[in-house]
Amino acid sequence: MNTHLASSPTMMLYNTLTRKKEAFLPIDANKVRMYVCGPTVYDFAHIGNARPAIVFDVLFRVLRHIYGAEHVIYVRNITDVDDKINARAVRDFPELPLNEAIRSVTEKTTQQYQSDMSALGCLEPTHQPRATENIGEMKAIIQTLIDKGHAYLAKGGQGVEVLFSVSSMQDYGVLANRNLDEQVAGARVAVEGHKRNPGDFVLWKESSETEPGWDAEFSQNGETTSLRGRPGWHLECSAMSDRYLWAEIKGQLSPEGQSQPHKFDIHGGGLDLIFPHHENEIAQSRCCFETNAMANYWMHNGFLQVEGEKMSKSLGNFVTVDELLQSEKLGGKKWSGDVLRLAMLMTQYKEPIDFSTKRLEQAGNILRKWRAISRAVPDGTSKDAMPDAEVLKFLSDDLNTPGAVQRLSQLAKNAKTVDQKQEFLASVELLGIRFEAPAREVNTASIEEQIKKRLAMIGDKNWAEADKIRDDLLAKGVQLKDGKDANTDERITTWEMQ
RNA sequence: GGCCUCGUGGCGGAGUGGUGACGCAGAGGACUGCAAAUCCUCGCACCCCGGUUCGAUUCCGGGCGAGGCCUCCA
Repeated sequence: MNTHLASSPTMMLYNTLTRKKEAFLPIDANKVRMYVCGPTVYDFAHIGNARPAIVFDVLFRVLRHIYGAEHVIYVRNITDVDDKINARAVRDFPELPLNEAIRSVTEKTTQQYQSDMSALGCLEPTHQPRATENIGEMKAIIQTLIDKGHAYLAKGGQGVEVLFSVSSMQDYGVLANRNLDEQVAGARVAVEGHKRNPGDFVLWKESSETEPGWDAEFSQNGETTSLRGRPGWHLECSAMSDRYLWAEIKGQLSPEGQSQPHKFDIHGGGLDLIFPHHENEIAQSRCCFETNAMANYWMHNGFLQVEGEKMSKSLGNFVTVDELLQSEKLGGKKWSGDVLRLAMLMTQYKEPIDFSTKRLEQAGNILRKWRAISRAVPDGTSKDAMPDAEVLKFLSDDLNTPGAVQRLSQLAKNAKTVDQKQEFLASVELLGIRFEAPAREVNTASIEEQIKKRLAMIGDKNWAEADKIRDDLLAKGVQLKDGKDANTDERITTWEMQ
């Protein structure tokens, strides 16, 4: 089974739904199920977008450690139908037919996202479903909602829409802790005549001939309407979470799991998704499947800020993951994915992070020291070592990654034996950080030869020439270190890649 | 206006009702031909005002300040 459930501390998670830190109890320990809102693939991901991917990757890793890798299902969707995507397709591929243009945009962006996330050390989620491949499920949910009186067809300004009726749900607004009356009083909700309630949101929207769409039919009061159109954003997550976290795995759940209401364990995403996105997902799923909850635990990560403000595309204050890794735009150098990852994990996921180059440098310095440990271990890996109990305890406490980082620094400092070093490495791996050999090709023999030459020059006290060799090697990224043999007092020179 | 977070040294930040972590940066020292790396030493912080207490940074109340959501947004 390879689970460490018995030896692990109780996982505590802050639940937005109850606004309390709670002990995590999965519905079925045999199949722990989590869903995280993924990207809308119309543009490069910026480093703020990377935060949930990293944060929930750590959660995924910790859960896999506790429950066993094969007992955790992680779903992260890809939103590949959206009006922003359409706009981008028209802008970037004006010569292509719209459908092809859209596919070009979404494929390119999806690939970029996958390679960015993998550079940041994120494991692939168990499933990464695309909205466009789940239209059937969405249509079925819509029809069910209409049948149950939670949705209705109405003619809006741009065609017929199927809308969710928020007033049909007695406790709409529990997640965001707001009630309908207050919201309307806020008066910032656009008043649209065809809506029964200003808070009603779109489930399906008719497409014009020039817009992408799928054929659909919905019947209301015995009357069937053909409605070529596209789904509303919130609907995708209800459809895909249901498909991959319930419908398709129901048979694999233990009897206790199957007898549970139609829901899953953890739903995550950015803070800004609480309202309206997650609130509306909850409304759709609960009303469609008639359950008391869509997911038991709702987790939301805080934002990356730049000079005290949220990093966002609309403010223009963003840096893409790709730029960070590939360009020298930040602080005049390229940064590794591990550095960004650690820079993120130095702050607890709910807190805002003020992003800066200084922060990246700090993470880089820590990483350099940690890497030295992996070099001191045969083949540089943790082998089958178990992670440190304290690190696991911090991570189990609502993903206290800064606590874990501090503990790791202590461990790094005190790790003397190979066993201790491997334990350290196993602990670091829980954060998703692994130390791999530099990708750069190095000619070891040539370096050894240079070192030999230099030692000879030092023997002749030819300091200038000796230092030149050292500097030349450094320019190639090879750092020399002089030491002394404890017994013979002879100079020993070692090297490592920077 | 409503709702939700948060406020610890130059920076990142852990944690606690009472010998004030840890890391990064910095200073000094050891080592070294000089570096790098490593090791040792140092800094002595908890937004403000009340309250509870023998004692609060930690508990309670009130301020002030910062950020987020209420509209697409990780």
